[in-house]
Amino acid sequence: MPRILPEKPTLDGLDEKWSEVWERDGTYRFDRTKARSEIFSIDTPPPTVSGSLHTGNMFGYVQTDANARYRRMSGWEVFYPMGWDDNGLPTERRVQNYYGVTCDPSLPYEPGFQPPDQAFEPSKPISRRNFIELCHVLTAEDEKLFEHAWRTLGLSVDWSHTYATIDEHSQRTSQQAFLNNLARGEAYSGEAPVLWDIDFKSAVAQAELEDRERPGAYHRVAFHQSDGGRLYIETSRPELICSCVALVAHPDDARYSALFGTTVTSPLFRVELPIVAHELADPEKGTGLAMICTFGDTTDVTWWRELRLPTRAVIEADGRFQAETPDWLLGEANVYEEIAGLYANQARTRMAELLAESGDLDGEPRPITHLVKFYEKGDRPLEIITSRQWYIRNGGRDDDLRKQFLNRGDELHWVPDFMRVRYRHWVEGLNGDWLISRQRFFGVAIPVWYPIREDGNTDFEHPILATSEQLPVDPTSHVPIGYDESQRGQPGGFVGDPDVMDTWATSSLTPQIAGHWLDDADLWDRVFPMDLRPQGPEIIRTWLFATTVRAHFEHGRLPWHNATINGWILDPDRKKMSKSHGNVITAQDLMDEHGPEAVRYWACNGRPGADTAIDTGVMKIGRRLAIKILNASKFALGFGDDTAPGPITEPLDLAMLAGLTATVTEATRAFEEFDYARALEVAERAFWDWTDDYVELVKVRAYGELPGTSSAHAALQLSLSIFLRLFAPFLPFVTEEVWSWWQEGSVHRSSWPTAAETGEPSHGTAALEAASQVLAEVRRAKSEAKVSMKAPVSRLAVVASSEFLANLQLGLPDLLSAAGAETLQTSEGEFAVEVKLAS
RNA sequence: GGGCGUUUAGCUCAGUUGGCCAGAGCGCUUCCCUUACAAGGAAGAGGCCGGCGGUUCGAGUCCGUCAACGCCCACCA
Repeated sequence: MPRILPEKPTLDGLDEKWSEVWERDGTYRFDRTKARSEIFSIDTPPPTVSGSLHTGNMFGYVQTDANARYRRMSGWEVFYPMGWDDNGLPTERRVQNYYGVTCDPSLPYEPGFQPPDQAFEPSKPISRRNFIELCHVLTAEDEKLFEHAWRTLGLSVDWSHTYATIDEHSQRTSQQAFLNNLARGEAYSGEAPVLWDIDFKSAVAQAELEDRERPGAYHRVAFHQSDGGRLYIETSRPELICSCVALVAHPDDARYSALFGTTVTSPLFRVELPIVAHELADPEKGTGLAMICTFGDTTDVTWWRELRLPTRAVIEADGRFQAETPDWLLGEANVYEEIAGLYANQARTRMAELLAESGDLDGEPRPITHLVKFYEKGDRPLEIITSRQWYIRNGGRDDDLRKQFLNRGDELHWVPDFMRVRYRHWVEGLNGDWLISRQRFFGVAIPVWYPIREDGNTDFEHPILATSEQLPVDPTSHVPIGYDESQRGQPGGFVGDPDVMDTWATSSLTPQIAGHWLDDADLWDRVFPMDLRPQGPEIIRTWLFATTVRAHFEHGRLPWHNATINGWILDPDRKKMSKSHGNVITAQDLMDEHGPEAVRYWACNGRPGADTAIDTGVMKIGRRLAIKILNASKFALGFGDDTAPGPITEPLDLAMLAGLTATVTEATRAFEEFDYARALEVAERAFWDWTDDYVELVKVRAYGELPGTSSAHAALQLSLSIFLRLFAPFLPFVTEEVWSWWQEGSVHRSSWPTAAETGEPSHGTAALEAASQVLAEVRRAKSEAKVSMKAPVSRLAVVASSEFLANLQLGLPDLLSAAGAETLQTSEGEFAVEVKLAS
């Protein structure tokens, strides 16, 4: 093949040029005729599509791509699909802001509704169906942008295998898996107190919680005994006194033990309340006596459940105190009216005032800072509200099942290994089953209906299940078999479950979705269980664990063999990047400024699992490396069109190749352990040594001015070929560009270099090392004399061991030519180099 | 309150089973327009390897302890 070397090689435009070629040639297309034993399958994280690609997101994907490219080159057929996680709240919120709309399920569908060019101001309520249509429109646009960004970055994804967690196939998979869970008793519904976001008006799961520090205040409040005595409690939520069902103290607390079984009345409301004992009551906290409300926090739920207390809920789904005075407060009118309709924080202020007026508040509220539970995407503290929800068992209330999931975590190969601890701690700390239902719109529907009894009440205990043939199904618009639409909502008819599933309930099935578990058994058998799950550390508790749960139930095994967990991305000041800090740098910004290969280089310099700061300095080094590859390649290939290079015979050439053998062995070993960073490091170090020393030493010979020219040409070509392949996983564009100058096909489908290519390793590297060491001394002398590196040397003398001198002789002509010396004087002794410069 | 991780040159980081007289790049200083590369090259100056205490012939590497930073978890009345 004729070589076409550019006059002035450049990185500009390589990303566009080669991503088009790769798409055209199907370079990364998965060959599904391969056997399972030849396939390496990757359960790629489907990123949340949200407008712009977060740098932290991109970081892990590049690392995975390097691993994927290595596997592909070392002979595996890589199954590397890509998904988009587009269902769920992030999309709904983005649609609300982007178009200025809100979803009001009570509105009728408006056919032909067009998304506005500018967001409505104020926001426009639209029907559920219109809202969902907008979600589809916007996610489709976002997904195009994301695909473009990934292609620019050079991910070797097979773009013919993509999915979205809201597409029909994903919905069908998700609903079928749910129905299977239900049939086996792994999913169930029930009415219980749940953590509730009052803005999204939806239940949230334990995995979606985060604690935030909030200012609060302890109010010391008096409850009244029948003999006129007062018992004080301290509470940060005095507004919940109206929902109080008991006071509680520790069973061993001598201050209160005599009072167990007696009653008090609440301040203002004068509701009679028992004093009960429970070991969760902490004598150290406050007065040692606490009020139990339904529900102020999760401890209240525990007390309520274990002590079988009544339910006196007052906060509604929108976070306001209910408008009607609750019946247990009737008879003490007026007080409740003061807080009816208020939000919790408003009611708190009002209650404090009222308690102060009545004399039930002892002293001023004492300001504190405490941790409050929030939905991770929410803005206001969670409330606890009783409602009917769907759950999947996860071991949170079943020790035997918990143990099974702990064992699954132990089975998995974690990279880095310490990440397994996070999984273990999460599973050990679960305190309830996985709540999967959400009172939202843009998600996979829960595929059940409920019969309505003749008395008009809904029978939640006997759901009507969708059949497999009906899937995907939307119970709010589709009709169960045996019914017709006219029976919807009628006595004797049915009603569809209005809820959707949590996004994790679907994204926990990415192996099943990408591998087409339901509709392509042939593919499924070739890719499952997946070989690799790469992901971020923050979603071990959600995505990784949930996926383990689903595969354990459905297939009785782990969904993958290996999990690689990438580190956090910190901003240049080593702070975690987040929108609230306003320090987010998008991946596109970085690629525009530094080029995709520089960004890739930086990402691959981050060790597996190590937190890494954004460092444009490292990106600049990556860019310099890419340019160096171009220029060095131009030199190495600039000697005619040797299609069949001659034998490599010269000692220096053989020594260089022996060194490369060690490099290849080390890089391969590192990649086998998913340590892309180590592989890059060893390749890079070898490459710079090669350009600085070996190439300088053989330059004159390569030009044909010394014997052994064809050996030099052959060695340059072979070593260049190996370097290109070593760098291909990291710098896919520049390596492909150079490969195209002189090779057929793609470097990314060439084979990973092996020690066998560099011949017998017995030559050793000593000849090259000796020559390099002396050359370094010559350079030092010239540098200190402040003369050009080309300045001639009038006398070059080396004192060294006989072994060293013998090795030096092997590369003598090359050394003299590179040093600019005529002859070499040698003698045995302590190592020393004498360099005299001419004139 | 518990757990995990990190702490090595001004900066970003390597340092694999203990042998180092401690490495790289950036930055800094000096020099070199050299026919692969001036968006380059050569050389140089920078560190009691977070503190303290152990084990050992020998510790950046192992053990204990403390501190700072980051993350995760916790029943936050």
